[in-house]
This record gives sequence, structure tokens and C-alpha cells, in this order.
Amino acid sequence: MAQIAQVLVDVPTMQTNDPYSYAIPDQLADQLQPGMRVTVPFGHRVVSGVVVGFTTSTQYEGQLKSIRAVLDLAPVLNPELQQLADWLAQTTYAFRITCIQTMLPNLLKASVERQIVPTNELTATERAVYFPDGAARDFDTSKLDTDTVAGLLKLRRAGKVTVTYQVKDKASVKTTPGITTSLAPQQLEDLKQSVATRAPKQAALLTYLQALPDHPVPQAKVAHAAGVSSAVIRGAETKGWLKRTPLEVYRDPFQQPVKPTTPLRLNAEQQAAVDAITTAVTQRQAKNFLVEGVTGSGKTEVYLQSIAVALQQGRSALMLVPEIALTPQMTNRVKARFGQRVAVLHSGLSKGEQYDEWRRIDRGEATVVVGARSAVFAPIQHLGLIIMDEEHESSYKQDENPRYHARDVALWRGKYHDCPVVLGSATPSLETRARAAKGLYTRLVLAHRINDRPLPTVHIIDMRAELKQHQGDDDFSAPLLTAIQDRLDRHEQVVLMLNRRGFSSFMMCRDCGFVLKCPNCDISLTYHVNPRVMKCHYCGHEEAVPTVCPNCRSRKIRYYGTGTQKVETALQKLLPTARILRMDVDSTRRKGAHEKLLNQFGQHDADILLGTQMIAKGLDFPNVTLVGVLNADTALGLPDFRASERTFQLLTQVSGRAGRAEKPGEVYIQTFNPDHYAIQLARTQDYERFFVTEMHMRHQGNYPPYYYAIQLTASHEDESVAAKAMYQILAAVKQGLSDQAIILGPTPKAIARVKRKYYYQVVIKYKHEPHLKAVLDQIRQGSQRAPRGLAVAIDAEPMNFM
DNA sequence: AGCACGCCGACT
DNA sequence: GTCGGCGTGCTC
Repeated sequence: MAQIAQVLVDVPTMQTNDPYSYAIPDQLADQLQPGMRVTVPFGHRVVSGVVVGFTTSTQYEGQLKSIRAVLDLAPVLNPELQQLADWLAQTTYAFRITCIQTMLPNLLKASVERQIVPTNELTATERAVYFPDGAARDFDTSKLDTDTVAGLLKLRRAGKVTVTYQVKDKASVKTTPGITTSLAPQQLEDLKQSVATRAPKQAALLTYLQALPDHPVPQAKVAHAAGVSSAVIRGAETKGWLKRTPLEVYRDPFQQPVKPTTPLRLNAEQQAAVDAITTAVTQRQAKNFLVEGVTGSGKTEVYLQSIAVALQQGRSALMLVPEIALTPQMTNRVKARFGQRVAVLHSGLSKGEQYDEWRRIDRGEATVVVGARSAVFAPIQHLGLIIMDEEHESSYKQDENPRYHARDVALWRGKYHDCPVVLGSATPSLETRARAAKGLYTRLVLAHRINDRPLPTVHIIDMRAELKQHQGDDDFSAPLLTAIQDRLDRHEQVVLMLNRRGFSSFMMCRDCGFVLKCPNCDISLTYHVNPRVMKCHYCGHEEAVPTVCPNCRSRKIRYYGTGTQKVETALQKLLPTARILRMDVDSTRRKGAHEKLLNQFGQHDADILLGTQMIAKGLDFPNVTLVGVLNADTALGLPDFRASERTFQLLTQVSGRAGRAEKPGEVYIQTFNPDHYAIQLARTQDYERFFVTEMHMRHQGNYPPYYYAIQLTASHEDESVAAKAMYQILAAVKQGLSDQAIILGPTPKAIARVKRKYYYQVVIKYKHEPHLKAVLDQIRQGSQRAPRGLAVAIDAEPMNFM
């Protein structure tokens, strides 16, 4: 019986979330496999799709259409990744095709192009206006002006033009000319004798050709080895001495070769960690580890030696790092150990380079993969080990559909491959640490720094007292300024961090540090300009904007936030001789700018590096002996239950930047909340106590990890449409879920209007909701037929509650 | 996502 | 009377 292909079409809707059936033309029958991309007729156009299986019968009553073309020679999704895509769609409430697109490199995303073709029905004037060059033209409504689009649509309705569709596959393989020769060595020798005296270059080429291997050799290599120019080679080609054939090459993102390194000697803790991971790797256990190592405890060396074990076992390894940590220094460290076997996947590569790295992995040529979030989908086979460094980083969660967390995907793949997953962090997320406490992960603690380097001394500066004493600059306390001046005198370097996160305005008293909070949620209230009120983004509570501090009656209660530029100017005024380097979103927008700034600082072209969060991660300059945090509180004030956790993580990390090598480090943290546990415990780098304290807070507030959370967001240009949609969703949620579920909202988002759209949200906290999936699917169905421009998003375990 | 079908208001 | 607005429903 004839086979029917099941195809997921590239149309992300609820109705097309299940595969459609297509007949398979005879000439495609023996090449078609699940996991291949195809083009199919769909309605009155052609779209791309992915074959997910074959059947012999179908429910569909109508006449089946046939697959148009196959886009791939081999499947782009292996069976594991096909299964993963389905699981991803289930758990993130995203469309299956959207998940598949996310898993594939950008170049494999086929695009559909429309063309508009004139017919004989057109009048001469119409032809002159719309088809000046007489031929068909591209019909991209976003690129043409509205009048032209309207005109062309009108002509189509009149049947005077037709529209054609073309699916364009962007996947392109780069080639270079490859040299082969069909002449025998003796023939070449004869030729050489005949030209030897007058054409030494040709003779040299002929000598080289005599020793040419059977397979094609890149022309550049031939030219270099024989010492001839490409003109000589082209000349030889016309004489029939050699043939040039296209040779597939990889766009090589590794420019310069890296000096190889050998494994470093491990201390007892590191060795114990490597041993535990080794056992799991060699026994092929899907066992998960949490490597909890203070900054400077040598986690990376543990990762590298564990990867080496997997490779020895003939398996491959995946190492995930946050995008921001994916610097050449970082990747070079891996390449130095594993050389050619390493593939790097990240957004800094061109589309072509990404595709080539992906193919090297797919073909098993690269067995160590280093990359950011989306690298978790790399088509690696025989996985022996997955490592996720800085596991607590929120960038592992994608904030568009599918809203997946790379950690969950890593754990899924570990299970699939029976291989261990190692999560590493100095400050693990509460979720992860709690799971370790429950025994789901094995904890491997690295409590000692390499060579027992001391931790930096951390000073907490009470900015309330500071501001009382010296009027003038808000941003710099006297002790911090003195410390900076001291480093300048000693020709040492300083890192200053300005916490820009949550520039969103909350009210804080400059005299006592009091932050206005919601009486119901214990979350800071957010200042709204229009209407002028304080609002809680969790429960919707509203109150008037205070003019005096409810705590100390001071009038100095105002909203809080400052910018790097302003701080730079102020600092330059205070310290005219200091050379300051500013690093923020603005100064690093250009590609490579980030790198360049860090290199400058590394060469001591500047004394002070002033930046936002981005300087907290992984940079390591031995000459930095002072780290200052200008405003530790901004993140604390955010209306998010993870505010304390983020603050603790950030302060702990940035403190780790001070004092490397022989020079001891010092850290100054300026804060209006010197007694807050997140700040106090960051001072002593006491993660365990922070974990216990914060878990208690989460328990009190019914927050994760004690509860699961789902965030539903509706957005629309018209605020009332978004709000109305959210109230309808709320009704559906309330009706479908048990009264055990805690439903917060609807509330406007902290930043109520982004890109001309208003956002409203509802958060569901729950422990056990068997109907949840059904309720959310019902909401998804409902949002199909929503007013134009309304977007409803479902985010399981959201990272941003604002 | 597109696109057709179909039902209402403002124009040649 | 028709043109064109966009709400609704379908695509194997």
C-alpha cells in the first residue's frame, strides 16, 4: 500500500499543530525519511514542513495532495531530536513546528517568497505602472509601499496578475576549488621536461602534481605548497594538466591556532568531584550532579577533565555556558585541551559558520560542543556528559516561544543518553539547590580556592549614613573614593559595578533605606506615572505615592535609579587623573566592542572599569584589587520574588573579581539596606546560610521551589483589549483549576508599555493541578480567534515576574 | 501566517 | 447600486 507522509507544516497555529497527511510521489519514495524538510502545497500556496512519520491510512476525508520536493539529502532531525521537539512542545505550550525551528540552525529555516506575475489581461498603462521592466516582481508586502500593494492586490482580484510561491532554502555549503589531475606521473614528468627552462613556475607546479594524492586538494594549499600563483594553476587547467572541482569546506570560525595544554594537577576536592563524575560517565548512568564551587575553586578544570573521560570512553560531551561568558578566552581554554574536536556554537558566528559547526557536530566530526543556551539542541550523538556552567544564570531560559529552560532540556537529554548532567555554580539557583537537598542531584562541593587564596575582604557601606554626612555626590561614599585613590596611587586597577537591573522605579527613602512594599505580597510597589500611583504587580494593590517616608518621616523618599554615563562624569570630576573605561549596553553594542574594551583594560590602558552586570561574569584580571558595587539595592527593590536571590548571586560573583594572584582583594558594597540578609551573607560568601534563609522566605510566600508557577501574559496596543483578554483568561483559569491553586492578578506588567503594547499578566502558583494542561490548551485555542494584534503568552516557570 | 468568504457602511 | 472595511474559518 502506498505510504502517506505525516508532515508538520511551517504554519504555527493550533489547527496545524498535528501533522497533515501528504501523498508521496514515486520518485521521492525511497529517499524520504522522517526528520527531513519538504515543501508541500498548503491551501493556495506552498509552505515548508518537516516529515515526522509515515502511515498507510489517514483520518482525513479529502483528496491528499502530494509532497512537492525534499529539501534535504539526510534528515536534519535525528530520532532523539524529533522526540525532544515533541516533549518541548508539551512542556512549554509552544507549537511543535516552532520547537523544531528553534532546534535547527538558522540557515535551515526555509523562507517562502511570493512573486507576482503579469498576465496578458493587463492594460498597457497598468503594465507600465506596475511592471516597468516587464517581468515578474517580488511581492514582499513589508518592502513595498501601501499604494503599490493595494494596486497589485486589486489586479489580482481582477485576475490580471497571478501570485506564485517559492520556498527558498537558505542552507548553503561553502566550496573552494579542489585540484586533481588525471595525468600519470610519467606524463607530468614529460611535460615538466618540455617547459623546465622557460617556465620555472609551471615546472614547480608539475613537480607538485606528481605527488598529488587521490582526493582533491584545496587550490590555496596547492598554490602555497608549489609556490605558484593562482594564475599558473588556471593556466595549467586550460592546458588540461589538472582539474578543478568544487570542494566542500567549513567556514572556520577558529582563526588562530591555540597552544595545547595538559590537565592541571587537582586538589583533593576537585579530584573527588572528577572521580564521582568519572564513575557515572563510565557506567553510563543518567546521574545528575551539582558542583558547588566558590569563585576560584577550579570548576573549569573539573569540567575539562570530566570531558576527557567521556572522550576516552568514545563518547562526546556538551558544555553549556551563559552567552556572556562565551568569550574567546573561555572557548580557547577548551580548544587548548581538545583541539580540532571542539565545535563552538554561539550567536557571534555568522549564519554560515553556525551551520557549518552544526554539520561538523551532526557528522560526528566534532565531539566536544561548547555553546550558549540553544547549543543544548546540538545534534550530538553518543553523548557521554553534559555540563552546564553557571547553572543559575537566567539567560538559560528563553524569553520567547518556546519558553524553554536549557537546564530542563539538558536533563532530558541526559536521561535519553544515559549520561550524567553536571550543573555548576558558586551560587546555585534555589530550585537546583533544593533538588540537591532532596537527593535528586549529588552535591560535589568545592569549598577551597586554588592554592587556598583568601577571599577578598568585603566592606559594607551604609549609604544612609554617608548621605547624611556629606552632601553632594549620591553615587560615591567617602571610604570607596579613598580606596579608589589608593589603588590609583599603587597602579592597581579597580572594577566598579553599577546595578542597572530594574531601572524600573520603586520608592526608597534616602534616609532610612525604607522601600515601599505591598501589604499583601511583601514585594516592592512600582511607581506609575499615569495615573500617579504605587502599584503591586502581583496582586494589583494600589496606594498613593508617598511624599514622606512612612518609616522615619523623612521627605527624602524618591525613586531610585542612575545611569553609567552620569556616574562616569561624576567620577571623572572627583578623580580627574583616573583613566575610566565605561562598559554598558551602549558602549558594547558594536560587534567585538565588548572584547576590545576588556583587552584594553587587561593591558592596563585604563585604571577603572565602570560597568553594569556584564562585568560581574568571569572576567579575570590579576591587577584588579578593588571592586566597588555602587548600588547593591536596585535589584533588591524589584517586584520579583527572586530579587534577593539575584542580589546575592550578583554580589557574590562580583566580589570574586577582586584579588587574584598574590595581591589580596577588597570589595566595597554601597547599600541603603546594610542589614538585608542577601547583602550580609554575600559579604561572608555564605551560600548555605543564604539558601536556608531564602528557602524560608519562599516557603512563607508560597513561591517556587515550594510551588510551581505559570505566567500568562496578554498584550495589545490598546490597553483595554489586553486587560479584557486577561480577565477572560482569568475566568477560564479560575473555573478549570482547583481552589488549591493560588492565582495572582491580573495586573499590568512593571513596564506596562513596551514597543507600543500594553501588557497584563496573571500568575498561577500551584502544587498539583491535573487539569492545568487542559485549561491552558483551552486558552491557547481561544486566543486563536482573538482580536487582531492580541498576543497571549504562556510561560511555565517564568524567570521574570515583572 | 495568508487568503477567501461574507456581511456591513460610504462612495462613484 | 458597488467598493472595500475586517471578523471568521480553513488549509492534508
